[in-house]
Amino acid sequence: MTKTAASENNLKEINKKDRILDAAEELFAQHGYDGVTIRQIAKAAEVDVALANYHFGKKLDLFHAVFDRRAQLLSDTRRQLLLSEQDAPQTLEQIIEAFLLPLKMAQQTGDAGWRNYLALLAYVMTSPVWNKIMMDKVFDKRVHEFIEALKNVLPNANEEKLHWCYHYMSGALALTLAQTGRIDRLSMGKCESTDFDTAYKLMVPFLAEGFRKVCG
Amino acid sequence: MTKTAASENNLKEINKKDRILDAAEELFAQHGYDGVTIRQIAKAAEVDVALANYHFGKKLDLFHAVFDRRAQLLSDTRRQLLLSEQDAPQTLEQIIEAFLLPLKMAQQTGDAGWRNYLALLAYVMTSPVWNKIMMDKVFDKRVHEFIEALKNVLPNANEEKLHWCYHYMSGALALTLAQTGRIDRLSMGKCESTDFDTAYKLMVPFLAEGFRKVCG
DNA sequence: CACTATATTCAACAAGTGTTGAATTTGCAA
DNA sequence: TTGCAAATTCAACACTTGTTGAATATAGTG
Repeated sequence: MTKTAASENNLKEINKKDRILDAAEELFAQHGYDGVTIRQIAKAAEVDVALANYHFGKKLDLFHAVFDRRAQLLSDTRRQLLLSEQDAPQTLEQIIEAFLLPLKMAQQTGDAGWRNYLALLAYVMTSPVWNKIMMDKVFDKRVHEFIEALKNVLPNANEEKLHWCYHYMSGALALTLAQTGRIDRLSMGKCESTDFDTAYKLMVPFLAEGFRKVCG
Repeated sequence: MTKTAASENNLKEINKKDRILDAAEELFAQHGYDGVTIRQIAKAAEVDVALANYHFGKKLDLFHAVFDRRAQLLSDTRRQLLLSEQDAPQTLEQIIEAFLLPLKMAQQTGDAGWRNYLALLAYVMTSPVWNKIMMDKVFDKRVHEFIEALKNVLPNANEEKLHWCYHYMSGALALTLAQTGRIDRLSMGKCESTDFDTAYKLMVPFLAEGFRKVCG
């Protein structure tokens, strides 16, 4: 039962500490690290400015705290999903599905907090600076496991093509997580950025065929 | 004969005004709008702080000036590329190639200025805030033209699937333009973020097959 | 040369930044 | 209750931010 920090629903019984995390999550996701001030976060969380510092230290530490909070859970769930079907012969589609888990996750929980976090993840994925600092520490192991899994179902693929295809997949995923609203505008409302359900369903076959063509 | 502003080659005869644009382009692309101060830009351009304001007005105006400088040229070239082959029956691959032109462009010129601009474009594409403000004004027409062109070669596709597939393509493109360096680290040097040549060559068949699968 | 418009520098402003230390309140155990 | 540690507020600091107006330099024209 989390809550969007910047919204004014009446579930204010939760921790001020958590309110700060929620508010920071939403604001960082929308405006980036430098686009948000601690005072804005404090205001959105309805909390004193100094409290963020008391709980999380410096601004950069708060950013890391926000990112790490759900990163580990995401990474762990991904591994579970992969290992649970390890004995069964996996199809290319199943492997990709496991990697697109974040979409499924946000879609199932329907939680605004998770939606915000995924936008933050997209921000980190696409930023040259933050990508280098934040992505490697948690997600690298899972990515290598997935590349290995892909090798099994695409035995003729060479390493370079495999990595480029993974890169394309990662890009399609990142832009989806970002929820920029552009697809809404371009399609004149026929598609919605937040419709992770459809995004997930169409993305799997789209990517699978691409992999087969280039790495088959 | 442009020049990277933050680098120290000896081609300093060019305009201070242009030096500001070049420096801003590089810094905005790397750290985002809020991550860069006018003083940093001025320092990189070896120019007084007030000069940026004199030439371009407010910081936001400078940002727009940087973005617009190459946007129109990019959009125009795209249309040329599409119309030049209008009479000949186009294949799906040709249409996608036209859309991935930015890659080809930077790859052919080998210009650092263009590489910086493409990273800036990726920043705007993936940011919820900037996307809404900046993308529509220049690129929308071209996108609609491309969607129409796709309908011709994929007559059975419905509008919604078409837009989602375009969205995946856009994501793969954006992450490539961003040059985050992640593919370099994940592949342990086997791939390079700045290798637009390979990125382009593999991306076309990858995307084309995805389109065929979902919209065929 | 003088004249003028443009380009560039200098110094400074008001507002906002992250951060801190001391004071105050709160929650909880004894 | 009292005592104590954690949580929270208050006020302020040193510094940086974007922006501006006046002063100076530069370049081109008559």
